[in-house]
Amino acid sequence: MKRTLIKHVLVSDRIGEEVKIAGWVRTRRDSKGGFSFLEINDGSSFSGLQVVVPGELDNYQSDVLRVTIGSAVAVVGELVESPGAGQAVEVHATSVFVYGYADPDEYPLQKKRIGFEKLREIAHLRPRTNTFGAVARVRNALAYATHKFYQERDFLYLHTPMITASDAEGAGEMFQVTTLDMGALPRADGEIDYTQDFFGKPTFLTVSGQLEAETYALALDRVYTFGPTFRAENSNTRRHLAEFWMIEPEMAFADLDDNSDLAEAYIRFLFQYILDNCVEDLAFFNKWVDEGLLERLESIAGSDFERISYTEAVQALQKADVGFEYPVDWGTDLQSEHERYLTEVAYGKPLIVTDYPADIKAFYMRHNDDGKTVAAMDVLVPGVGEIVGGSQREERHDVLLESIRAKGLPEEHYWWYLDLRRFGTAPHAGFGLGFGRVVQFATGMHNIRDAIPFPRTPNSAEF
RNA sequence: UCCGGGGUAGCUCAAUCGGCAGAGCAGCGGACUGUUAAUCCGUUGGUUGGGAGUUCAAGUCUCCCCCCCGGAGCCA
Repeated sequence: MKRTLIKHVLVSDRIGEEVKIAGWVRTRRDSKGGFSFLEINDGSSFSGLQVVVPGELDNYQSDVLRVTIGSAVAVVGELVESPGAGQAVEVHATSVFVYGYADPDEYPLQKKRIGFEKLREIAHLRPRTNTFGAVARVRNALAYATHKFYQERDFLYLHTPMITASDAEGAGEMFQVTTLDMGALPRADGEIDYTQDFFGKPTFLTVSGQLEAETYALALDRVYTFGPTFRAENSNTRRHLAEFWMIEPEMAFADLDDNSDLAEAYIRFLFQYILDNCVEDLAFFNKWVDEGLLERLESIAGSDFERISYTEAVQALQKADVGFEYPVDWGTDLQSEHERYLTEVAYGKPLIVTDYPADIKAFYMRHNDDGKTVAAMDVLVPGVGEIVGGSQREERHDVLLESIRAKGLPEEHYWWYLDLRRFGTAPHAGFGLGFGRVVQFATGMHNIRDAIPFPRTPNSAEF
């Protein structure tokens, strides 16, 4: 008999019909009156299915009464309306097959709530909990919505390399990739001889696919990347991972306003999508994890983002009657506390801050006519802070070259990037969005380590 | 990396001034029951993160180390 996912059973009108389901047991409750209740979840939906197992089954004593939380079972039975209060339908089993038991002395999950920190130590089992099942489904929905959003707008999904010899930002610690024997590094003139390394030169895990994405945007007009990126920073916060997924759209013939429009439309689309498609999971998060979640998601999906310039932001902060730990001066970067004040207190909604001082931003950002600022934009959201960083790119060859030199970057690494400005250059713009931070915001999960299946952080690469 | 808070039973936590290491849940045994975080009775379960020191006596005080969490920096 063909198996049906529980999510489909729950919304079917197959009362009175025979169904087959399979999944993992959440609880078993026995009635000495001669039968047992099994709560079964297969991950297809937040809700599981209650199965009533009659004591008359051949393997009731031998198998069913041995079933405990975590066991994997298949059940065949009749779908009926449930007389109980907790569910609309249930299955009256005519057979129960146990694929695998889970020794309750050893199995670490229980009905009782377990702390997220403990669950990180058993990341291979935590998807079987309500919370992490829901996180996985919402994360999946956000990934699907991402592709849907860009595909519907004629963006081309681009695969950029994970191993790279260039440093996109000109800053930030990178993981080195090498096949050299670390215990016996080849040397030439006292330096490590990278001509003997796999690629013949030092290579690293990418921190961004942006520079490569620009090459395709300047040929195919609109592209986006969606893949893993890596930072070897010793960051120990609830918002940082050493390995995280990033989405980077890049558009040709576009300026900073087009960029802001895209970022706003994308973020609102994401949240509207999960509000429409993850109702049960979001209701769970709203009740148990973050009480204002639904209201916040609806508010962001439904309201226009505020847009201010960096200069205006600095003025607003200087006027604010708040004792900041860090002073606010034009020319220094906004601190976390400043960003939080702007998006959470001053405006109370997502905020796009544009036109930052050139000195504190990356070399590839387009210089404004004022000679001091660049066409950069950050999107700030309440609770998470900076969720998007982007810019219009410098398309003028001489200005870009000057910028590379001014930042002291190795010019020779950027020959192909500069070529884009020598041959058929065109204005273009794009941004990067940290996918984990979106999942964090969308679920209300406090720590980004709980928004990705297997988090990589300093000192932690288990599983 | 810096600052702060932590690490005690499988899990969540308590332990007063340094004085016999405890509870709830889970597990196990039993009772009861269309149950649904079931309930009731009983019961098993400890290298108090690791090491050194002070003391008659250390979960508790001192030092070193490891790990976790929060905030900051860096950033997405």
